[in-house]
Amino acid sequence: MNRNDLIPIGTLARRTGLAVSAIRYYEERGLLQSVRTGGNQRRFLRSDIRRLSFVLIAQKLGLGLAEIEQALGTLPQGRTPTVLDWQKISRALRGEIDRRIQLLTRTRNKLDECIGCGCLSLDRCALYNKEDRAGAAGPGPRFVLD
Amino acid sequence: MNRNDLIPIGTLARRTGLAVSAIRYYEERGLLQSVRTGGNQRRFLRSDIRRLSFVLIAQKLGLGLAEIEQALGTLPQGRTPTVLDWQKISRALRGEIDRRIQLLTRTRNKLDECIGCGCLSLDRCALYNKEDRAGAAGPGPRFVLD
DNA sequence: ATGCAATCTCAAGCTGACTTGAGGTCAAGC
DNA sequence: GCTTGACCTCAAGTCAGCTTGAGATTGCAT
Repeated sequence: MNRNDLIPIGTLARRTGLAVSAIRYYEERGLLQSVRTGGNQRRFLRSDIRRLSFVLIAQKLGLGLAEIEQALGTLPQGRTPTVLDWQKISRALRGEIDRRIQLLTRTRNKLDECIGCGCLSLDRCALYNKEDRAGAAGPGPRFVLD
Repeated sequence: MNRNDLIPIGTLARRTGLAVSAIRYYEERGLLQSVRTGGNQRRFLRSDIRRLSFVLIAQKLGLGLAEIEQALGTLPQGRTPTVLDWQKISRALRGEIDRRIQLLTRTRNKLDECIGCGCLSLDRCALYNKEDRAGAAGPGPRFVLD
C-alpha cells in the first residue's frame, strides 16, 4: 500500500524485458490495470511484474492473449495476488503444458509408424485428420497444435 | 508419367482439406510447383498431396512456412519423391518434435519448482529469460517456444 | 453446342500482436 | 528556470498466413 509499490511503465518494461508499447497494448487489451498520476502517467503495482511474467510464459506455450486474459481473470485485479493465487494459476498452466506434451508424444508415435513405410499419407496414417480442421474456420494465424 | 498423374487444384484441395486459395498461396510462396494446361489451369502431381500433408503436420508443430519450405528443399521438386526421400524428411520432423517435447518438459520442471514457492518470478526462477528474447526482434506473431 | 462448375488473376481485406511516428506533456536534476 | 528524458495519445504501419471479391476464362458433361 506504500507509495513505493507503484512503478512507472519504463521500470516495468525493464523488469520484464517487454517494450513500453507492448505494456500499453496489454493494458488496452485488459491484461493489466494501472492508476494514473496527477500528470496522467501510468503507475503499476510491483506485482504486475509477475503478472507479465505469466503472460510471457503462457505466450511461449502458444496461448493467445484472449486465453491468457481468461486465465488471469482468476487473479484479483488491481490488488497484489497472494502466493496461493499464483500457485493456483501456475497449476493451471502446468496442466496446459501436460496436454501439449501428450499431444506431441502422440504425434511422434504416429510419425514413427509412418517413417517405417515412408507414406506420410493423410488417408493411411491419419497423422493429419481433415475433420479436425473442418470447424476451425476463419482467417488469421493458425493455432498451434489445436 | 501418365496424364492421370496430374490433378487440378480443386482435387488437391479436397484431398488435403485445404482451401483452393491456400494452395495457390503456397505455390506463390514456392512450397510447391505446378504445370499449366493450354487454358492456363494448374495441374499438380498426385504426390503433392503428400507434400501438402507434410506442410500441414509441420505447421501443427509451429513451424513457419519459410522453415517448412527449407525442409521441403531436401525433396526433389517437380518429381515424385521416393519412399526414402520421405523417410529422410520425416525423421527430420521427428527431431523437431523431440526438441519441442524436451523444451516443454524443462519448462514444466521449472514451473513445478515455482509452484512450490508461488513466486513465478523472472529473476528468481529464470523460467522466462530476458536474454532469450533480446535477439528475437521484429513485429509479427511471436514464435512458439522459440 | 451449350451450360455451368471449376478455374484464372489481381487487388484488397483480415486477425493477432505489436511497433513506429508525430506532436505534445511531465518531472527531476542542475 | 531550464533542459532532458520519460511519458502521453492517436493513427497508421507491419508481418504472417491466408480469405474474399470482382470480373474473365476454361473445360467437362449432356
